[in-house]
Amino acid sequence: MEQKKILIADDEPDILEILQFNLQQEGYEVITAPSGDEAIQKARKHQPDLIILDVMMPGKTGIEVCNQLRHMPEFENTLIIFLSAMSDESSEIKGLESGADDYLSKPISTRILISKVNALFRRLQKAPDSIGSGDFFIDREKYLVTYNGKETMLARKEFELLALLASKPGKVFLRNEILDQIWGTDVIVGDRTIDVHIRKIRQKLDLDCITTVKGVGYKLDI
Amino acid sequence: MEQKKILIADDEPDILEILQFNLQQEGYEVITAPSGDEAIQKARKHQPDLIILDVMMPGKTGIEVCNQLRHMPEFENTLIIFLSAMSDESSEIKGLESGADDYLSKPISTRILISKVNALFRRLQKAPDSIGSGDFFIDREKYLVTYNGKETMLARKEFELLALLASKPGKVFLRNEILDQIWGTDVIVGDRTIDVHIRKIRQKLDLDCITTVKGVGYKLDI
DNA sequence: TTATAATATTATTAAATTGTAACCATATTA
DNA sequence: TAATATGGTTACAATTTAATAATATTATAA
Repeated sequence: MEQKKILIADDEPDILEILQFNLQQEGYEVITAPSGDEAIQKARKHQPDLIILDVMMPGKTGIEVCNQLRHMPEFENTLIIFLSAMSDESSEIKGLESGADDYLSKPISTRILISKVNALFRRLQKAPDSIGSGDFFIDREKYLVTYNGKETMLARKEFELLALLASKPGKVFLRNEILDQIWGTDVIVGDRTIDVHIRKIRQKLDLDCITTVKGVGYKLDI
Repeated sequence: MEQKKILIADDEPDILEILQFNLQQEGYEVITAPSGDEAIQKARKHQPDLIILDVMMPGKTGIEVCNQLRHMPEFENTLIIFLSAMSDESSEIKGLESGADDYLSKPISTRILISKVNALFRRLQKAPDSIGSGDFFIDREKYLVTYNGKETMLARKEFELLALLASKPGKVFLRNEILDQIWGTDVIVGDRTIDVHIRKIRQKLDLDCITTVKGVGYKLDI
């Protein structure tokens, strides 16, 4: 991975700006979000390597956002840091136990934040890297897939489905998991809907690397 | 790795004792050292998974110890946390940049320390969810069995059955036990069903390590 | 060694699951 | 507005999986 992407969610524009500036200086690509809901949206769109969440935000709190993200397979392993105005002990513990990697109390020294961010990435680098994705690229901005040197446009649902499978190549995604991620828990769609979308993807991409695991789900083999 | 080993180095016996007690409560194995030099000695002797270093110690400071450890290949990847009485910013940055994974300022809440320790280990052991040893691996996430360097996909029932046997290699699973686990208590299947599945697994994997124990059940020898 | 019980093997059938094409309502774009 | 693309449904075909039945083989005790 060339340049690391960091998503920052905070409702205070000043803090967003200061952190953004400093992290960009350090060589990171920075995306910002002013609320918890937008944070989740942008996370799905940009697939950041690290997410910095303010705990106190209007609407969803950072902890709620963290919990929600951790339940999506694509963000299971993403680094998450909390920022909080409260240096309340139980809140910090709650934050860490919701699956975050660190918890910083305001006022925050940007230099310390940067050191911590660097330390987290340093540690992550040492973890075994997952499978190389060969000649398979997904451009989430353009809804464009490149495979075998061929660029293909997919419809939104098709793209999201493929992107989900590609977020963990090799992992088998259960049909339920796919429904939850792409359609959401409250939408109910027919039994054959996933199949039909899978079929369209295979067709459009001339793709032989989506494997069906009967009775379980689908996976992407790259 | 069953029980994680933690080495704590601090010159204040009280702190050593408190931390040792709390981390042991949490299920960790704890080794203590009253000085930097002893910390290095004990680290080499016990090969801990995490080292907690007080910054201010007579003789070698924690930062010196960390630097020294990080230059030894065997501790290149070991988790290191600093404890410090100073909440001095530049000292914290220096600590993190010397290769530590975290930096906590005293007074330290033991509950927060434990949460941080847990968070670090959680991040570290994001290893693939697989069981087995030697050249036999079962990856539940990928629904894949690797044996003799060959990757094989099994049907669901076959996979579940093999995964069950592999969950305790060497243990003999009674036919009843297998039926309960794979088919559930209320489903009734014929007498030969298990055999047939076992056969398919042996066939597909070219596997000679499922042993039949006549009159009892089956086991997996790895 | 033989009788017997238990398991292995094979073929067959039933059931579950997925693939596919055609179709329609709706949203999007020209 | 017409033309087109999307997202979803349905009915049915195709495939795979799971269970059974019938028969062969093996292990074990008498």
